[in-house]
Amino acid sequence: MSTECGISATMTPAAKTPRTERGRKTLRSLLDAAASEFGEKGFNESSVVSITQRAGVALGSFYTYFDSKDRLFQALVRDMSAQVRQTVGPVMAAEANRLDGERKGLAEFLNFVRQHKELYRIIDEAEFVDPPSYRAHYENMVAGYVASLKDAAAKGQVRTDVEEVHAWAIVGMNVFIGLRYGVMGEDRDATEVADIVADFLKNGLRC
Amino acid sequence: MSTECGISATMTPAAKTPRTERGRKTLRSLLDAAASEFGEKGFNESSVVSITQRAGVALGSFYTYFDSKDRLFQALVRDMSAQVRQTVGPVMAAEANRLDGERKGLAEFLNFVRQHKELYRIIDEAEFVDPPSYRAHYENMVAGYVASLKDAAAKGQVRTDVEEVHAWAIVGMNVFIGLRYGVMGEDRDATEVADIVADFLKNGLRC
DNA sequence: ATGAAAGTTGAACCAAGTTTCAACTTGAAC
DNA sequence: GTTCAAGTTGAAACTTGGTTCAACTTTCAT
Repeated sequence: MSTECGISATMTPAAKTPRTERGRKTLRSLLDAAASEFGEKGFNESSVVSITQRAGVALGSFYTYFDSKDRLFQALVRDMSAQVRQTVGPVMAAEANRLDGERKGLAEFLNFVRQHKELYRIIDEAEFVDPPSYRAHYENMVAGYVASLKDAAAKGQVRTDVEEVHAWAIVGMNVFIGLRYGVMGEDRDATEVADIVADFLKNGLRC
Repeated sequence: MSTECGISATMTPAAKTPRTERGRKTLRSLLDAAASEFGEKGFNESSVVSITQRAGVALGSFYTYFDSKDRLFQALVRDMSAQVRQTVGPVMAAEANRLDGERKGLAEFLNFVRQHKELYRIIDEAEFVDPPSYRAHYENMVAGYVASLKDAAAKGQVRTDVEEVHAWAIVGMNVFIGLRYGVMGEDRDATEVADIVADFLKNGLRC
């Protein structure tokens, strides 16, 4: 799997690659403007005209880089999905203990979300605009969890019967914690929240 | 709080109440057709024309009952949100032990989702089409959890430090379990999944 | 029966926004 | 300093689909 950063690095380019520096700048402006616009208004309410205006670029230029509004959205989803993985992944992996990794990872994720409030709206809306990318986003995440949990189980750090069901549960947990304490409000300290969740994850509800 | 079943029972009617039996039938057809259409295609791709066709009703009749496509969607979200609560709530409440309630409730929820695949797309899209209803849907759910968890804590059934953070985590867990094992695929037995999750919820990841 | 209120109908109107295109710039290679 | 590919421009063509409306039908209380 390609884990490159840049704009393309995916099977179907979605965006036409620019050949010069000037072109690269324009494409970047377009993507940034799109992230804000889609994040604020959602897909329908966002217009190509408005996006090009934000980007300070002529309407026609848009079609130099994207075949359609849909394709732009697609490019954006893949971009953000990769960004999350690249930000949180390393932080988690740095811890020797899986449970510590979870705690540190969630704290990092919360901070990321707070700096990128548009993330949720864009990923969520992909369910309609680009279903394959939507599924892929979560399935990739879950696959990663299953692997690392099995690994931790082998090391005796967590229960031995962990499986896919647990992974989906944990991902759901993190997503909703991010929604509430990242997007909806920042009324709680990120590390404090991460501590509570990590403890809950370890010990469950039992008294 | 009004917990009536019917079509209205909410502050802003969203749908104009019909005065005759004939009218009630038409409104019902419209709502059912809309649920399928929105569930299959999402809000943008759905058209009022197509919905009225499914419902076997003339285009103009639509505007007898709804002021706009948005209002129809709003009515639908509230309708489905209430349906979930009325289906799962009683099942959970029937159990004496909170953890058993959780297990039974999740199983029931999974079955509901399997019979109403459109639920997720409609609720999720409310984030864009009708944000207040979206927030309300989850905040109501969480508020319910906080109350019943505190209650269970008082009875010594769960840890005493439960709070909002735990409630959001649990709701997220359930939502994602429903997404994967209700909507995406039915490749696992609903009760089996509910058992695994309930056990996880009780004991956490610890060995 | 009869008249008024409720409900139905679909062609036509209209706004919004996506996409196309042919003329125009830019900048770097030779 | 010429050339040419890459990039830019925005007016206009084109689509789509939500909403309106005035004529028509059904229902039901009196």
